[in-house]
Formats: sequence, structure tokens, C-alpha cells
Amino acid sequence: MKTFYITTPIYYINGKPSIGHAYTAIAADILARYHRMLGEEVMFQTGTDENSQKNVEAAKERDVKEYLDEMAALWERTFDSLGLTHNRFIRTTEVAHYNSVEKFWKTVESKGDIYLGSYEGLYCQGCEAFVNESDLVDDQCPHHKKVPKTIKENNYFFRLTKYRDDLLAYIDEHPDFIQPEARRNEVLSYVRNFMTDISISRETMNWGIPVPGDEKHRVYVWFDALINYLSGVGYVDDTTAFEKWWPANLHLVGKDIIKFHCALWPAMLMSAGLPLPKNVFAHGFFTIDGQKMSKSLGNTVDPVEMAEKYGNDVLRYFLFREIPFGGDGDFSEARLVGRYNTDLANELGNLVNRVLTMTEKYTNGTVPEVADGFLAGAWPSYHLALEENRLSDALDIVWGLIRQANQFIDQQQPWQLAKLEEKKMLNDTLYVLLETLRHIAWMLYPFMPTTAEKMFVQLGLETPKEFSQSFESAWVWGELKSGHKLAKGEPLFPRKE
RNA sequence: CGCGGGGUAGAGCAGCCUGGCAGCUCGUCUGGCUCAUAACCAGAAGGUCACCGGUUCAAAUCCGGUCCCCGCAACCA
Repeated sequence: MKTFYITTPIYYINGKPSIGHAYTAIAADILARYHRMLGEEVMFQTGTDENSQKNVEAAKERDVKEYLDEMAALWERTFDSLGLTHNRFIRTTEVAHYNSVEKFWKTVESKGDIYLGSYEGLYCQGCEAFVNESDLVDDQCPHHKKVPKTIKENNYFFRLTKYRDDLLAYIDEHPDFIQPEARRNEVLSYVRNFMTDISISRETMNWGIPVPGDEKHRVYVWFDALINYLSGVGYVDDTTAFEKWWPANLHLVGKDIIKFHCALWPAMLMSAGLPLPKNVFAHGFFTIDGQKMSKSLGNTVDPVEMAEKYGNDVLRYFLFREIPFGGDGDFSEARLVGRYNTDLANELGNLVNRVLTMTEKYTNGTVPEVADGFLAGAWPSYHLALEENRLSDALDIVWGLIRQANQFIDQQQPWQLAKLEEKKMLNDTLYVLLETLRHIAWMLYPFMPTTAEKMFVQLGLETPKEFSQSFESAWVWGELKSGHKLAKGEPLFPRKE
């Protein structure tokens, strides 16, 4: 069976999930559901990044492990309540991950790619962090109005630059490796002109994974975090699983962490002698009502609140219809309500409602004889869009069908056909509409699973049975059998005022 | 000259790679329809494609320059 391994980044859990975190996870869920629909075996992994010093600060007075357990549970609960279908929720404090990092470190070390060096930088005691010279105002840290001290620290370094040529060659030979294209150019420029060896240990930290053989150092959190993609699928403890799932098909990331995933990570894998992921896709960021999302502005959006207010499906629909995947966008509750009323209530919900009402009136709620319809190229373009991670394009295709169906009703005027007793034409019209609704439900399933299920139920289909059949048979025309009884229900999306 | 994205109708965006009548959704206006959730369908108005210059029979698109907005910038998650 064909497999599909998709990941989200692992998240820092020094706060609760924001709409931005949910965005990546929902995108991964849509693609995971789509690939399951195609009959592939899917591994969808997400999780938490727990070895950062930030977590210690966030825990404050409390026991760090206890704090992390609580927060990880909160995140997992949140993802569950958003209806995500991840089948692996990894935590980097898991024993298996510690062992993975140790094995990975030793492998890379044995290749001669780790060396001891020193890192020198400007350290601001107020920030408790290194600062950039370019950030200073009058040689002072702008936040604390203090002159930072020059600190020198011994660190282990990873020979990233050793892989510069291999990376460039790989990216060149695999044009689909980094998407969208604009990000590939950004990475190429970085690898070519700016990439240096990178420090992968910290001497000053007291939280994190100890460096094998030199326990007073802790592994740099990024070096540790990236390895989660291996530990989750059995890198140290399950060779069969590891061979089945690795390399990953798709790492979904935010545009801010593209360099880590497209330069550092592939170089790490090259060093360890492992194959590279097939595709890294970076999505954009969004602003909230045109403003940058920020805690200090207090304009953060809680995905759970949104989902409770409008429903998971509506939130999913809005995020992936409104914002072209890969680009930046704007989140606005007013526009979400706008999309709800026009796209969901007026176009989709009303279409389902009017078709089912007419079928009740004119054929007693029974599916008429099979007739030819107008799907045309909808499925091929839908598949192509999803294959290329063009999520909003896939939805555009579905809405194209919805509009065609609404137009078809006006052209055919079934109410006239009924009056004139044009039985054949009336039945054909209704069949085409009903069968089109079945296809629309299938296409919507990865994006709006609950809505798709409701549509199947209203079409009188049994949901579990519908999902157990092979997808190839589901998307041929004419699967809705004549004589079948419909089960019209409440409108899918009542208008909101 | 740090890196990247952007400036197209009242709002939000696509088109640019590969030049060929400027397109989509919302909103506005007019008409049609009555199966439907005041929903649906048809049509109309509305743009100096940020600005300047160049290439070309032809530029939103290619080239050079200018202005403006936004994100990122190695211990930031």
C-alpha cells in the first residue's frame, strides 16, 4: 500500500495554541484526510518541542516536567477538539526521542562533522540572550538600556558548510523539494551566500538533552527538534516502521523556519546518511484585521473560540478558501462571517436544500433513473491542485461545480417541467443535481468532514459504508442508484445576521 | 545597497514565470425566477494595473530606476 508521511513543526508550549499554530495543523489534517481518501496509508505527526530553555522560564516556580505535561495535554486536547486526525503526537521529552538524538549525534560525530569551537557574541544580561550588533541603539540594548558584554562560550559546531555544494546540487536537481518557488530562491541565496557552520550545543543551559560524551553541554534546541521527524517513526526502536515511513513525503512549515528545514535539516540527514524528505512546503503568515498578530496588541485569535462559535468546518473553510496556501493573508472575523453567508449558506447550503426539496416534491424523495451529468474536468483539476498543495484552488474548483449546479437549476426550471409534466426531463435534471451533490460532498470531505458527512446522510447514504469503499469507485459518475430514498434534513448552514 | 513578499475597481485578491481586448469574489445598481435559507440566475456601472523611463507591432506582464507598505534577520517561537 502506498504510504504518505506528513508532519507539522513541533510547537513550543510556553502558551496556548494560537490561530497560527492551528493553521499549519489544519492544513496538515486536510492533506492527511485527502491522502487517506485516496486509499493511502497515512502517518500524520505533530507534537511539542519541550527541550527549550524558554519552557523553563514559562514554568517559573513550578516543576518543569509537571508544567510540560500539563501544557502538552492542553495542546493535544486542543488539536483533538479541532477535529485533527494526527496519529502520532510526539513530545521531545519522550525517551525514544532522547535516544534518537543521541544516536543521531553519534552518527554525525563519527562522520567527523562535529567539532569543538568557540562562540563569541554580545550578551545582554537583561534579555538573558545574545543580541545582534545591528539591533543596538547607541551601543546599548534597546530594551534594557545597557551595554551588552562580549561573552565567549565553548560550543560544539556542526560542519554545515561541508554540505553547501551537495545542498545546492540537490535543490537544483529536485525542483519540487522546496515550495513555493519564492522560498526556494530564498534558501538558495542563503545557502550560497550566508550559510556558516552552526553551533549545536549550549554550555549555559540546564534544560535539554545532554550532549553524548560531554554532559555539561546541552544539545541546541533546533538540532534536537528536527530529529523528531525521525524519532516519531521508529528511528531508534523500530526498524520496520522506520523503513516504511522515512523519508517523509511532506514537512509543512511556516515561512519563518524555512532555513532550518531546507538547509540545516537536509545537511544533517546527508551527514547521517539518510534520505531527504520529498517536499518541504512553507505557508505564509497572516495578520489579524490587517495588523500583525501580537500578544502585546492583544489581537490574537483563539482557534478553539472560533471553532466553537462557528464550527470547525467553517473555520477550516475560511482559512483555506480565503488565503492562498503559501502566501500571506489576513484573518478577519467579519470576512469569515461574509464567507459563511455567501459561500456556505447561500451557495452550498441553499443548493443542497433546494435540490432535496424538489426531489421530495417531484419524485417523492426517491432518486430517479441515472442520467448524464456535467462534472467535466472537475476531478482531475481537483487532484492536481491538492497534489501541488494549492488548497484554495481545490476549493475554487468545488465552488465552480456548486455554481454550475445553481445555474443548471435556473436553466432547466424543474418547477416548469413539473407543471408541463415533462417527466423524463425533470427526472434527468434531478438525477444530475443529486449525483453532483454526492461528488461535491466527496471533494469537500478533506476540508469540511462534518459537512460532507451531513451531505451523505441527506443523500440517504450510509457514512461508514461510504468511507469504506474504494475511492476510485466513489468518484465515477452514476454511483447514486435510482430508487434510493433520500433523507432531507435541516439546512446545513443557516444564515447569520 | 542584509533577505524576502507586496502596491491591479469601494473592499479583498488572481493574472506576471511563457507579452496579445484587465479578470474573480464581496459590495452597489437593473432585470429575471419562485424549487430554495430575502436564497438562486442574467446583465450593468466602477480601474492612469504605485511612479518614471526603456525594449516591442503590442507591456499589468520583460529590462533599468524611484517611491511607499509588510514580514524575517543565527540562541526569536
